[in-house]
Amino acid sequence: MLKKERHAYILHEIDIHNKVLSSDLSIQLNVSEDTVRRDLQELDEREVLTKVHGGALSKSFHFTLQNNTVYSQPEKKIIAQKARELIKDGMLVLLSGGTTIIELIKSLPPELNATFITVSIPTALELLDHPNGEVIFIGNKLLKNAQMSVGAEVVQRLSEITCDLCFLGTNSIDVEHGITDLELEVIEVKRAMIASAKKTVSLSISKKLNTVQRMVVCKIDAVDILITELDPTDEMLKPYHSKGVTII
Amino acid sequence: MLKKERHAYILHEIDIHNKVLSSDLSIQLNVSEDTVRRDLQELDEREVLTKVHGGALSKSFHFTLQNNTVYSQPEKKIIAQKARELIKDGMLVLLSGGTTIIELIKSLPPELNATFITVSIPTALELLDHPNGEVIFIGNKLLKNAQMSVGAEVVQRLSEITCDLCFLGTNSIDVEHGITDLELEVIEVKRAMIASAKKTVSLSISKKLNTVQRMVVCKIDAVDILITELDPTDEMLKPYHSKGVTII
DNA sequence: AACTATTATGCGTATTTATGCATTATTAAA
DNA sequence: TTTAATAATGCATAAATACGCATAATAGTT
Repeated sequence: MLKKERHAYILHEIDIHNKVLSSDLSIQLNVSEDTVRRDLQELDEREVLTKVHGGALSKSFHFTLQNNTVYSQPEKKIIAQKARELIKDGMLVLLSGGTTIIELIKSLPPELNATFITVSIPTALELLDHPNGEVIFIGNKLLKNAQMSVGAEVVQRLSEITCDLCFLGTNSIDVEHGITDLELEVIEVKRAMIASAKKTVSLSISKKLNTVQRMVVCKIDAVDILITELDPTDEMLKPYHSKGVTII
Repeated sequence: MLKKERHAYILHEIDIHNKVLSSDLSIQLNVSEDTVRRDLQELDEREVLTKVHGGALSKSFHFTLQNNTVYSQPEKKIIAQKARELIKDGMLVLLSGGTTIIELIKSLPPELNATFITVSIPTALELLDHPNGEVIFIGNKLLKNAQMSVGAEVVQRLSEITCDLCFLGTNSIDVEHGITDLELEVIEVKRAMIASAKKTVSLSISKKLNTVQRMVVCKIDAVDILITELDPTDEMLKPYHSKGVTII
C-alpha cells in the first residue's frame, strides 16, 4: 500500500471515529508502528489531524465526547457525515433528539452558521457547544424519559414556523408503515416537525430499517431523504427508492 | 481512551454541570483517581478549569471559585434545605439556573409533587431526574454561556403565568442596588420571572451579599424572602430585614 | 539496463510518557 | 476532635516514542 493510500485511510478513519490509535493502524495497514507514527507526524505537520500520545485525533475534535455509550457509533458517524452536507449557511434547521442527531451536531463544521430549532434537551445542550449558529428551544411540558418538550403548545409553535430541513433520528422506519414510534405525545410533536419543514430527512441505521412500532408518525412518502450508513445503491434501500424517497 | 479524549470529556462535563468530582470521573473514564487528578492538574495548569479538593470547577463561574471546593457547598446545601421547606405539593414553582438551584433540586424529597417551570437547560435536566412533579421549560433563543432561554417570547410567556414561588439563584445582592446581574438578556428574563411570581425568593451565599454588578434586575423590596446559609438573626442580614425582606 | 540519489521502511535500543499502587500527609465533615 | 475522604509523593511497570542505522523501494539519469 502506498503512503498516500495510507494517509487517505487514516484520514478517513479519523473522519468516522474522531480518533485513531497507532497500534490499530499498524495492524490494519500492515506496517510497523514507526511508519504509522511517521505518517501521523506528517499529517500533523500538514495540520489535517492532531497527533497525540498513542495515536491522533480529529482537528474538529470539538471538545465534546459523550460517546463510548453510543450504540452503533461508527454507523451513526457515517450517517452524520452524510447528513451534514445538507446543511448550509443561513438555513433554518429542525432537529429531533437521539444519539444520531448528537453525532450530527458533533460533526458540524465550527464555521457553519445556521439556526437550529429543537425540542430535545440533550440536543439543545450539544448545540450550545457549537461556536456558531443560533439555537432555539421550543419549550413546554417536558417528557421525562424522552427529555423533550411535548404537548399542544409545542405543536402550535411548530406550526408557525417554516424550516428548510427537518432531521429525524428515526427509531423505526418501514416501507409499508412509514416512520413509527411508541409514545403518542412524541408522535404528535414529530408530526408537527415534519409538517413545518420543507424537506424531511430521516436518519436511520440499517438495523432500524424495516422495523415497526405501535404508532404511525407519517407515511413513507412524507420522507424526502433517507440517510443510512449503507451505500445508496444497496439492495436493502431499493423499496424506499421506488417509493420516491431520495437515498443518500 | 486517549488522554486528550479524557480531557475533552472532563471539560464537557464541566461545561454542563459546572463541576466534576474526581471519584465520578474515575468511574466514568475507567481510570484510577490518580490519573484523573493528574488530568485535572494539567487542565488547571492550562487554566481551562479550577482544580479543587475533590474535583474541579468551571472557570466561567467565578462566584463558585470564592468558596474553594465542590464540598464547600455546605453553604449551598444549607440554603437548599431551607428553601425546600417552602415548596408544597401542588405548587407552581419557577426556578432560575445556577448551582444553588441545582442543589435545591437535588435535595427535593422524591414524593414531592409540584410543577416546576424553568428557562435554564441544566436546571431542566436536573428536574427531569426527579421522579415526581411536572417540568415545564419555557423555550426560545438560547444564550450560549448562560445556557438559558432569553428574549421577548420568554418574557411574554412568563407574563402569562402566575407562580406561587420564584427561586432565584442570585449572583449579586445588595441593600442599595437590589439584585444585579451582568447581561441584559438575562436581566430581562429574571425581571419577568419576578413579575410572574407571587413571592420571590433569593438564594444567596453570604459571600455574595453586598456585592453589585453592572445592571439592576430589581430593587430589594421586590424580594420577599432571602435565604442564606447564615442564621436569620445574623448581623449581616439586619439591613435586609429592615427593608422588609423576610430572612430565613 | 545499470547506476545513483532519494525516499521509505523496519528493527534494536535508549528514552520518555502514562498509569497505577502503596504510603504518608492533608483536608473537610460530622 | 475525630474520622473518613482526598492528595501528594515516590516508585514500578508498561506502553509509546525518538533515534541511529541497515535495508528496501523508487525515481531519475546515463
